[in-house]
Amino acid sequence: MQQAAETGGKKSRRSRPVRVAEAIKEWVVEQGLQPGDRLPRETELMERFGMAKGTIREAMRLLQAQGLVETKTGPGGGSFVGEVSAERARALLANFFYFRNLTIGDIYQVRIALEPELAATLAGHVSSRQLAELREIMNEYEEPATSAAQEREQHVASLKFHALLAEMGGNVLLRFLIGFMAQILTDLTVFRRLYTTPNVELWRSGRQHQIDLLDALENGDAARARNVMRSHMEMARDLMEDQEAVVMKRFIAE
Amino acid sequence: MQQAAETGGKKSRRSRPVRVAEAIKEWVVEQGLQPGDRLPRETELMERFGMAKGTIREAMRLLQAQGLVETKTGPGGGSFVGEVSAERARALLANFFYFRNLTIGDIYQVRIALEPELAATLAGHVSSRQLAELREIMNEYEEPATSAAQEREQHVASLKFHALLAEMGGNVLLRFLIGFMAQILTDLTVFRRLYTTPNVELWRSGRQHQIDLLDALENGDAARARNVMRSHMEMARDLMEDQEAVVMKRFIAE
DNA sequence: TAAGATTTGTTCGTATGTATC
DNA sequence: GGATACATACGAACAAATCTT
Repeated sequence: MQQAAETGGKKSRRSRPVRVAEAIKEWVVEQGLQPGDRLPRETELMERFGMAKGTIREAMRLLQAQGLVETKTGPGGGSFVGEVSAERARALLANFFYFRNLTIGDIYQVRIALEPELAATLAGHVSSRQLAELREIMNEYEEPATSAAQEREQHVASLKFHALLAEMGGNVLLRFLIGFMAQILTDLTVFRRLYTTPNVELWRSGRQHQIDLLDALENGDAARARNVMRSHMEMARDLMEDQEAVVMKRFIAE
Repeated sequence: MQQAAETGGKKSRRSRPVRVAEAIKEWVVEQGLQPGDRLPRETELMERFGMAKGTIREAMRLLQAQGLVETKTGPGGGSFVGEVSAERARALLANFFYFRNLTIGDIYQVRIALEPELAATLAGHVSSRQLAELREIMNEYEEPATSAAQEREQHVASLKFHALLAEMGGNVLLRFLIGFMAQILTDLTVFRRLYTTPNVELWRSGRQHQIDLLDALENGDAARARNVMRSHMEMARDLMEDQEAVVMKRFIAE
């Protein structure tokens, strides 16, 4: 690792921990380190950068928060290159929207554009094992809801269906984005009209959509999978609008 | 702020800085603090949590890396609630894909699904001022490229066009996602066939697409804007495939 | 301009906790 | 259990930045 290049007399505006964190990032890339690979010890980093322990530790916290390193105590311990988990990436991205009042309409506009696309690419590429898993989730809303609260529960279960479907896709970006939206809708959505009676008609057509979808996926009918999913998404959006759902403001815990 | 509740003898698996960071996050949400609002001083946090300065500072670095707080020295200084910038959110999300070899095909599948949707919603809602800005960017590729390197430059300029277009949209999620993809394609894409001669035909039709797009946006023709954008995206994807473009592996600097 | 006040930034020494052998 | 090798945490002191007077 190169010495912390504090070239010339130029005063860096950034603090030392930030500079150290950036240097370590670059070093990881240059060396082509992989998840699990060991980073130098604290004492070693102190020597190489010529900085005190506290400074180095703050740098490691900066990297830890980004999911780039993990740390273990004890012999053989130390800091290791970490692979950013989907969960952490979702939480970090959710923070971005915290002060930007994301609306249900915003999310559904994107869902309507993306999920039919996913369904189409999945057609003919879903194993019977996976179809069984999807059908199992559907059992959670086999009967129409009898209360608005139960309707919400079913909606969350339905989101699990979509998250699982996303996991089956081959496109890592598409998979992440659909999972992200499902997470937001699951964790951060509140229904403002919890007093309304469940809409049995929407339940019926929603369930039929998913049955049709699985059928199209099984038979490799991409066009039909796409169309069914689009209808399903539009219906879900209508349900949310009917319930005057809104996105709640809170940070997602680490 | 509540005392750091280390209830009973249960050993928390998470380190103290992490727990402090989580407590501060919760506190910000509970108090409904806004960007710019002041957080307690280091000394105050030390007292409230009963922890040493270094521990508190590590907690602040955890929050800083997420873009949740900013810190200033001097009188009137301290830590402040920060709004996560789009730039930081893009960088944090890009880290997620670092070890997951995102392909150009993945990105374009999502672009093709999203950008026509953006174009449609924008039709009739773009001011003449904004149209002028877009046309100005188009001047950067008024003439066909004469080298593969120049062709790449024009492609980057074209991405600026799309990023600017995204900024004009009202959907914060859609805007972010399109901006994110433009950033990846700008910063992380390398063309493997820099020796090939520029494809004048693709340049011509690409330019014509953008002209048609602006016309449709100006005239509020949503359907046409959508169709033109889709054709344009498909053409861009073909160009990238023609050049055997790949996503480079590197962390985006803070 | 200069001095003083306030707050974060950084260091050093020491002690403790934790996992491995 | 004891030795070893790590990170974790504390406390006191000093440095640097920046605002006010």
